[in-house]
Amino acid sequence: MPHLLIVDDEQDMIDLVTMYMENAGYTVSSALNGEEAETKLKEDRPDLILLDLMMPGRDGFAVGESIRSYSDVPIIFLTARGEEWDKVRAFSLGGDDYIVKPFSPGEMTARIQAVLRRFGRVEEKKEMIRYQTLAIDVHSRTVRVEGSGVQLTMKEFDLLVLLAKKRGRIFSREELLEAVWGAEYRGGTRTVDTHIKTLRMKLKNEGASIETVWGIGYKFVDGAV
Amino acid sequence: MPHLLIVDDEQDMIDLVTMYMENAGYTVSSALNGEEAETKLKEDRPDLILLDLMMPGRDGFAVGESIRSYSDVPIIFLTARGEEWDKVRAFSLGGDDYIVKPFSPGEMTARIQAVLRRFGRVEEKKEMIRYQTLAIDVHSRTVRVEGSGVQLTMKEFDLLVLLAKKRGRIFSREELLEAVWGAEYRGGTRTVDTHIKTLRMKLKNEGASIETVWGIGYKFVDGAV
DNA sequence: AAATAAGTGTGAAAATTTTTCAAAAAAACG
DNA sequence: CGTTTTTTTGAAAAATTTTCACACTTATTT
Repeated sequence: MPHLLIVDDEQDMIDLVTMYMENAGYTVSSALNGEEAETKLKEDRPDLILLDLMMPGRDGFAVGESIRSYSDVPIIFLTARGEEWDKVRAFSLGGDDYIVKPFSPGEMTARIQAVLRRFGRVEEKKEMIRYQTLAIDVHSRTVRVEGSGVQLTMKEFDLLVLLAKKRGRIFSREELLEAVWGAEYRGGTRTVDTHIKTLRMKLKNEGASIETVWGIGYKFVDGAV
Repeated sequence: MPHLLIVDDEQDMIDLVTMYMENAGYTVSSALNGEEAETKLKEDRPDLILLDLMMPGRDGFAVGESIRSYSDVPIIFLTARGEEWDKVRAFSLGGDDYIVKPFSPGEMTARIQAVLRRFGRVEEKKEMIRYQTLAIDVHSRTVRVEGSGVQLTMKEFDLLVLLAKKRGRIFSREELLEAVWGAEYRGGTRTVDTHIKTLRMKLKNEGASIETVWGIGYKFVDGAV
């Protein structure tokens, strides 16, 4: 899970952003000024820095320049509209980013994720598969449809993930059996049908996303809807 | 190959963008207003939506919000400079994008590619066969005519692919039977005729592309003629 | 040019195949 | 053991494929 360092001279802002970010699943350090920021950078080795531009003493831009001289940790500047716009923009060309206050939690996490991805620092914290109201968390093996959790058995879950991961691809029953049940399975292919049936039923409206390809097998519908 | 949905109240703009995009190798549906857009979204399952911001009735932003409530299809807003800038920006944080009119074909295709890549919609090696408004995805076994999906049975699909892959080549009924039905088929050749009939019907206007070669068999018209 | 023969289009029904569904049996798990 | 999950099974339902009869078109022969 990525770790963030928040640098701002206002404790209130730090608290707010910390709350936002911990809620989004990040761990957070903070610093009230440039010196403390550089110390924490060395100690906590954050994956990304959120750096306020307007600070007494060395301003955010100076701190950023200093950090850049020895570290390539990505920086997102927090700035009020109209503040030192050009300098931030110039800096951001290096691959960093900036967020204009006031900002929403959603905006902030989106920007952070984008920057982390760009910097290759995000070791996919969650492997999620989404389609309409269907959300599959591959690692925790949980599924939600229309916001509410759905209880799937192991075979059902594996089947769903296999199909949903490769939308549009058609799987024959034999392929599904080999992938989910294993090569040494020796039973009828009708077993697949039964599991598809229960899956469709449990997925309620989204069950229609699993389509029968007549004479061939099954597929999870392609397309963005 | 990705499929696009263009939403704009001006037919001229739709025609222009359609020409651009078909030239770039995309297939295109269009809608003149929000309602039509959402219908087409469900029917044609585009990979990306190009959505004009300035429309009478529900404006593009409202349409986008509505779509976002149930679909995560990427949206690119088309906007004139100065129009509702902030709203578009806010929306774009979700991973969508916007293009400011007037735009060049190059800019538009670049943006589309970027968004599709970001959304992981840039498919791996899709084998597509195209002819006029007919688009065949060989692997997912889906067919579109004039932008809307067409449901084919297995034999119909195999027949179509065989013919369309070798445009201009004439296949006898015996050849078609052997290739699609298999060598061990023992039935009348009139079966082919029946399937050709349903194919032509399902392909609507493009059905005329399958021509009868009197006394010999069938062929898919050659584009060069 | 008319008559004839052969080939093709079409709609409906029959035959066939495949899938779905529900319920029971078997297996796995604690 | 009792419970949950998985598999098997057979009949119903759905979809596809094939056949067939007749109308129509094209080519050939008279």
